[in-house]
Amino acid sequence: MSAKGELTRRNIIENALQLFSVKGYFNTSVSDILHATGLTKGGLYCHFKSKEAVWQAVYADAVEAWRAVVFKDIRAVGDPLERIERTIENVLLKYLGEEVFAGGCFFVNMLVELSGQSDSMSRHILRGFVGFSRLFQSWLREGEKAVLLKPGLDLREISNFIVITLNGAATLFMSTRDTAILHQTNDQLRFFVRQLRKT
Amino acid sequence: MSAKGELTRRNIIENALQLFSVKGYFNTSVSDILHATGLTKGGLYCHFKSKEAVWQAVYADAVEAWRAVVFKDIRAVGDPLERIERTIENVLLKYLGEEVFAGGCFFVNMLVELSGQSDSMSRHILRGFVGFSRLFQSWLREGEKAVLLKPGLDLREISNFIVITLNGAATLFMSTRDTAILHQTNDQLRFFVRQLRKT
DNA sequence: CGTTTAAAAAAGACCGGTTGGTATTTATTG
DNA sequence: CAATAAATACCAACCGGTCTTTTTTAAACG
Repeated sequence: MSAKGELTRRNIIENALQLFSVKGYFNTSVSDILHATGLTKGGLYCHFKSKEAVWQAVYADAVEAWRAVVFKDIRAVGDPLERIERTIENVLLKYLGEEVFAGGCFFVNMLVELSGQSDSMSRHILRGFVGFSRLFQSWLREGEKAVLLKPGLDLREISNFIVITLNGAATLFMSTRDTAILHQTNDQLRFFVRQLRKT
Repeated sequence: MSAKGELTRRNIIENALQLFSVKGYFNTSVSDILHATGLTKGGLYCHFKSKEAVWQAVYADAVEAWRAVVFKDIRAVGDPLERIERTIENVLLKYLGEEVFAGGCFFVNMLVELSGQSDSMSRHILRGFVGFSRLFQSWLREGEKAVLLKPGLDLREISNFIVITLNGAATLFMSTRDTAILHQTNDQLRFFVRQLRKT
């Protein structure tokens, strides 16, 4: 693959990412992508064998972009509960608030649209959410081992609850464009997390 | 409008509701609706002037179905905080858990899909969510006046948080089909609401 | 009760435009 | 000078929607 080839491939992925994010998968046509990239059919299908193949590449790229924002300076945070707080804040105020993707959260949007439509695609996304919840869970377990937490907490339930709330905030923020939603959710979740700490 | 006419109108609305709910608005074609109802083009367009007109009727119908489930025996509950708890439980365990609509929550699905696509349609849905949050708010104010609540609570923020969490649960339940999500969210929210009460 | 009749309902052919995708040809690249 | 990249023309299928024709309905009338 030549340097130029790699360049147009990136061009396709970046434009398709924004389009899928804003318009959704089904309502984004291949023609839309062609128009956005300035390519023609032959040019695009030279790099991807189908529209879904474009989506797969876009998804992988979106994961990278998400990770870079959400886990920025996170590993250095020693206290696991504070690490969780900071991650939540990154999701709400940086990832969603600064509109890393134009149409809100690419993953939530795609999960909603593709659930029940494409098992392979929606399972793909779902794995990401499950992994995110598991990460919180592992951090909570870390806190439990260090005797930072109240005893008898259901760590899986707590992790799921955080992910669920973040998903809900993404949905409502996308449609309202009201950043107050993000700050309110952040406040509530911070309170929720701090309450897990042994007094 | 004859009795038979009213019947097919209902037939169209009920089938389109399921289709929109499962496949989304854009990915449901008029042909899909025709196939589900057993009608032909002429038959359908005799009752609705466009696909969007079908959606409008479907939306109104979905609101009625939602209300009937979520507010069942609710007005009789005297304590406003318990009323909130019961409503949350109805949303999670009855409305979502018993799959009133096949594809999860019709409103969340449509809000995600139509945000940024159709201002009129998404605004329509958003009004519903804002109204739901306002209802919680009015119940909280009722509790505040009866001196049931801790002082200094941000009632708007709390109401929004509940709606956000319900939205998030709807999204994750739809894609996982795991009812544990609903029970976990219900437990967490019940805990959250009880904590608002003056000790 | 059966017949008439106008309106409502439904059928079905048709429309231009678009869909995702392919095959062939031309241009560009290293 | 290969190999890659891109353009172009083309495909059948489908999109939402319109139009005309046929069928069905339900009320009016004798």
